[in-house]
Amino acid sequence: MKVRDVAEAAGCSIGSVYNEFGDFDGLILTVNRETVGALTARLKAVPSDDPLRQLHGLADAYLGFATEHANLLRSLFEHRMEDDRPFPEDILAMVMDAFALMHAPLVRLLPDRDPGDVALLSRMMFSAVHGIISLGLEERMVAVPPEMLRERLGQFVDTHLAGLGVIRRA
Amino acid sequence: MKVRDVAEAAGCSIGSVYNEFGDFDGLILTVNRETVGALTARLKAVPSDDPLRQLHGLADAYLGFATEHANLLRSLFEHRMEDDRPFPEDILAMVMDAFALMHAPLVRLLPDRDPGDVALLSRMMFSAVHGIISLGLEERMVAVPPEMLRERLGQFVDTHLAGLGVIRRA
DNA sequence: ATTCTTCTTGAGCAATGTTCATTTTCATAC
DNA sequence: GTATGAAAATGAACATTGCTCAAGAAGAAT
Repeated sequence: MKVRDVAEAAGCSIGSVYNEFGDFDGLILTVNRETVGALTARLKAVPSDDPLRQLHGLADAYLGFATEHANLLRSLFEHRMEDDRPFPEDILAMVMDAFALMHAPLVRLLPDRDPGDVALLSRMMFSAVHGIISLGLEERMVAVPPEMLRERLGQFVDTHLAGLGVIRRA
Repeated sequence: MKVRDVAEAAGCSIGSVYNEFGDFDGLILTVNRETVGALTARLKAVPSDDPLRQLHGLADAYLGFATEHANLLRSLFEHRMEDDRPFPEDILAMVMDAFALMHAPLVRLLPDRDPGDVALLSRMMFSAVHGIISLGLEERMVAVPPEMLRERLGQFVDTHLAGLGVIRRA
């Protein structure tokens, strides 16, 4: 993404882009907000009646979104602000909202465990799934090939839930 | 990293940097080669007598390296080549060498499973650990806080191995 | 000493984020 | 309808940075 390209696409001058977004970071962050919104909408569409099916559905939805919008997700997770400016509060809040969708079913599956513990477990699980998907779609390094990603991701969730004692080993 | 800074640090001209490394990508890749080498050395230092302890040791070593050299690892995993040039074969081979260290103990722990299956399992596990660590050290988004990373990473490995039926649930 | 090869240099180019004085637009007042 | 002032839009110009290449320096061979 280049400021000049944005200006041309919008049919305005370079200066107007800066009036609207402040600087390049502002431009990126605007895109990232959009990305989190779209991702959240997609995750919210996953049925929440059965927590186990929901977890699988969420992982699958995340994979789908990552597949279709690899660049957007990379921007969201890899973009670094200039001058060590802090990451914007509002985007963080939006991400937490999306994350709550993944946290809830795990809470239902582990009702007896310490809530703080489950919070960390769900963060671990999200980070793990994110790593598997992002490396897998990268298609380089030691990753799971994309064509197997969907099936393997389901297995991974099952294996981990089995390790947590939520379900039996297949 | 800037070409001009490298030239100054090396006490030579800008042109000489280009003679030596070709272009900016070449510069980055040289650093990345160094990074993989250092990481491999560190992983090789993990005792391999007990596969279970080895897996924990490898995860811990990876965390240690990532903590001390966060920027180098980011460069290795996030750098994109210009013009969609292919990722260099030799670096890929180096990474595979490092990865073999993580693959071996899992093979020992799962002697009866299909080797191709175990290969994918170890790739999954590496990607998961990588995701947990890289997001965790990022300290933004939905990540595991760095101060808990070490302990939680150990738990994660145990949980996953339990799910695979290698060890019992704690 | 001469010639040829190889290496080194850094001025200059191109791309791109950024600024800001100037111009244009537009609402309000009379 | 004109004047006035605020607000917005503009794009020329600047700074940074990756990159090129003609010219020069250094070295090898005869």
